[in-house]
Amino acid sequence: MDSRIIASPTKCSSCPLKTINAFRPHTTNEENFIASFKSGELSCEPGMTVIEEGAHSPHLYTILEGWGFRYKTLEDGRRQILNYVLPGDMIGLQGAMLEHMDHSVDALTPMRLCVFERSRMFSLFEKHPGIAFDITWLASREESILDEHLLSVGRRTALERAAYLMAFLHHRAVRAGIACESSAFLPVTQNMVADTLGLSIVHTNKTLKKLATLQFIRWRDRGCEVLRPKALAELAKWDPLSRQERPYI
Amino acid sequence: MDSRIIASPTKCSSCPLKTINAFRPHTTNEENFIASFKSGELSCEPGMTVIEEGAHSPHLYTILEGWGFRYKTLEDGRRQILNYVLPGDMIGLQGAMLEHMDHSVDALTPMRLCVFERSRMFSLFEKHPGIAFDITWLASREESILDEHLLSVGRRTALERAAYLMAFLHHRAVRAGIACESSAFLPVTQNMVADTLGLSIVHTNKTLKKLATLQFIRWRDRGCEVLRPKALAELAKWDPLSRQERPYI
DNA sequence: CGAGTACTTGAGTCCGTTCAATCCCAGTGG
DNA sequence: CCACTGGGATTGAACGGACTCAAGTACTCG
Repeated sequence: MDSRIIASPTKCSSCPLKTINAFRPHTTNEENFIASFKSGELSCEPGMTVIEEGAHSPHLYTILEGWGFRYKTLEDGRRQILNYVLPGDMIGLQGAMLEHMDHSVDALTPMRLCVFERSRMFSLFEKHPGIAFDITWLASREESILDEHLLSVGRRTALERAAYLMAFLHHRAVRAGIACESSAFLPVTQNMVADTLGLSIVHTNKTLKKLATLQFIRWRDRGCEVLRPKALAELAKWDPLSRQERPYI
Repeated sequence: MDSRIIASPTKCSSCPLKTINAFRPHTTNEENFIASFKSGELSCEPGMTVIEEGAHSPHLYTILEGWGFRYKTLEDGRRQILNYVLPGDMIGLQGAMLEHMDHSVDALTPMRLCVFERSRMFSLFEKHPGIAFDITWLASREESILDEHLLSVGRRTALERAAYLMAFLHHRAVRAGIACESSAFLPVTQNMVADTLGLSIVHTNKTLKKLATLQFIRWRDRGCEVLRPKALAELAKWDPLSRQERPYI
């Protein structure tokens, strides 16, 4: 149940993210640089904390495989899940730019992560403006997602919020190449859904039951099967994110 | 009540932000580049929309003077305020990186903005990695703030939320050089506070009244006077942001 | 002086909470 | 093989925080 550095990491030339067509391919030049920037790989088991709030980790990561989530907690244990992380996402950027992490990241499923050295960030900006631009792109996209979540938690009803979350996660899973357009299995517990939506577990359960009665989702095997993503998005009054190709590092 | 391009903009050498000591000074080299990157100035009256959701503006801006706020709305008019913008903040970055803006920005007080051309962003990354790094720093900081807002709206009680917001805005005003440590005047209406906290106006009013009874704030002249910022932060269980010097563009 | 906006306040309702059981299932150990 | 354990899901009941509705005050501005 511990994380471990993988002895023989994948070569960038056979990076699993290369095969996902939502990602913009790297040029040879870019790939070579990223290969030199990569310092290793990390594997995590479900439930493990990859990054801890307050830490000033020397690393940042790109998800190669698996699901995780970012969250913050108050002193008394109240927890808010901020976003989910999927293959292609970068985590730990805040720790690299600011003084320390303001949130934690836990693994939801077994994960594999690509490790980079925070200390080399500035030289990346100097030597590869294109990749630096991509990192800023990713940061802007994260901000855009947080904006929508905030709108959701602040102004949508419980049912709309739940519908939004399921449609959102479906969309992200499709774009990360781990689900198909018509359905998806999301490895989340109702407890996590509650902590994402800002609701209690009890009311989350009752709300999800309504979505299940509508046949929009089905709950099984400790997770959520999304059956009608479009209907969910419509119910939530949510426009899915852009489908343009996105960069990854 | 209209925006207008200012005919004779301030020279960067006498930028009002230079005198605020929370900001890291530019080198001569940086200042010269920014001066060439700056394409003009814009002035806005209160209530004016500076940037509109969905737009793909050719500009991005740095606030030189005044308050504004970022927000999103649902089709039926429900509004969520995402964050406030103060001198030194950059707005429109999303429009520059992604396809279009996912939120709007309105002026709260008279504002003066420094205008940059979106089309020159990439060359900025190529020619001035240090400034590119600063832009990414600003984006990370915005993300960090949104994380805290999300925690607030999702998991804090109404009273904690209100206390957090007032402490947060006080902190930001101090850091932007427009308020002192012991108190501040915030030019926000209760309607805006409600739309920031995800509460109704009525309940926001009753909650603010409690903070006023505690003598933590006082409401007057269409705004909030923060009297005891530390007590507010403590009530909200909030650790103020870093006090390290921050960059600006 | 009328109109508009912001703020206040009370009353009643409802959405979402807490408390408290219960069920189901997977894993563990005797 | 089965009792025991623990996490997740489910349900009912009662409470309460936050909502809506509805008035009323205070102030600014034309």
